[in-house]
Amino acid sequence: MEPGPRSGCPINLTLEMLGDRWSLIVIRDVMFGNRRHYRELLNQSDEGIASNILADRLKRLVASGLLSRRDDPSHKQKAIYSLTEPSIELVPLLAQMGAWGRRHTPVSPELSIRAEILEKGGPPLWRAFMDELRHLHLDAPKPERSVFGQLQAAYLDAVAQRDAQTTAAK
Amino acid sequence: MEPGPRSGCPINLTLEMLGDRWSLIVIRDVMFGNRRHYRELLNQSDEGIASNILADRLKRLVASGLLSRRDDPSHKQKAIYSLTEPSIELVPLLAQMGAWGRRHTPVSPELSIRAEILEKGGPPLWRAFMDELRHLHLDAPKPERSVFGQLQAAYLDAVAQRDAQTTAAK
DNA sequence: CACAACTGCTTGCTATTTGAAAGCGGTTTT
DNA sequence: AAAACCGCTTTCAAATAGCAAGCAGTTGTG
Repeated sequence: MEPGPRSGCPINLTLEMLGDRWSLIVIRDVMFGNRRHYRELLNQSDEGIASNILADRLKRLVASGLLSRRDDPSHKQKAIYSLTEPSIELVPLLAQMGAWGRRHTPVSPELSIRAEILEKGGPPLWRAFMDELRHLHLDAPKPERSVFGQLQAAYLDAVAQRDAQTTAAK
Repeated sequence: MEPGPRSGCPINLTLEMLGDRWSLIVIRDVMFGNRRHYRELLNQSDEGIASNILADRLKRLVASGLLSRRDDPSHKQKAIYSLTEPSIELVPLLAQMGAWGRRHTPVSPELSIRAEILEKGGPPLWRAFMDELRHLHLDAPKPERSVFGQLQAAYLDAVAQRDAQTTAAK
């Protein structure tokens, strides 16, 4: 038997769903890295999530409606994980987390460029990004603007700059 | 030896500081409930935190600069815990958490009234609240407007309404 | 001045969670 | 035919969570 919620406070209930060290990492990778398969999430994880933990989190996130899982038509063993409307609406929360982290933790430049863009773009950019996520993960129409592409381009740019620096230094 | 950070991603680093089931609960109680003493945090906790967990979290939060601890001049054994500038800047994050929880979790009316006010007030209200927290916890001047009082009044009102309902129903 | 209540914790102790590593039956690619 | 890849599961050790009791010192009360 699972125990009921500790209290009806919205902050507490959000914490009970997402307040562990991995759930939001998985959602972040699906959202910003567009990782849709188990192996992608496992092998391309910056933080090195263990396979059993990933399996457990995927199960729990699907059970709580934050991810959906369906078969990949191109491969009998592959599953595709997608964001749902509730997890797409985590964009403002993740943007604030990124903004706070950028100010108060020792972030690396490449990995914080996306947070910087989201912070500077503010709610209008968040909404455009959410619209695009609805296109990529639900069956919403494709919006004109690609925030995802913009974020990805900026990230790749930052990586290239870092690597150029490293190459030049040797 | 404590291991280094898993990655330099701002979301990950924020999660490493606050991503557990209790840290943000403690900060929430200090911030919105103005609980400044260990016993207040322990006995008035809606979620029923255990004494050893509370002691551990207070230590860690002080060590990471999210709370400060000083002696209470009025009582030799009492300690006063205060928010710091970094934890005051968690207001937008907590507001977003409350807003998301209100939409996607089974919140109780009394406990979500504050989240509702913060959501409707938006960034201007958050800033006013943060100014007041700087007055209550740091030594900033007292601002004209009391968001804390407004939130508290609305909460007490909601509790009174709920109790009136209960009394009328019997 | 005796005594109860209160102060911020700590100390066992057990139950749950985390995590690394290896493995598994089946599918697809080479 | 063989190798690589698929989404996990299993095993076991280590870390963490959580309950209940207790503690030395301080303060309020009759």
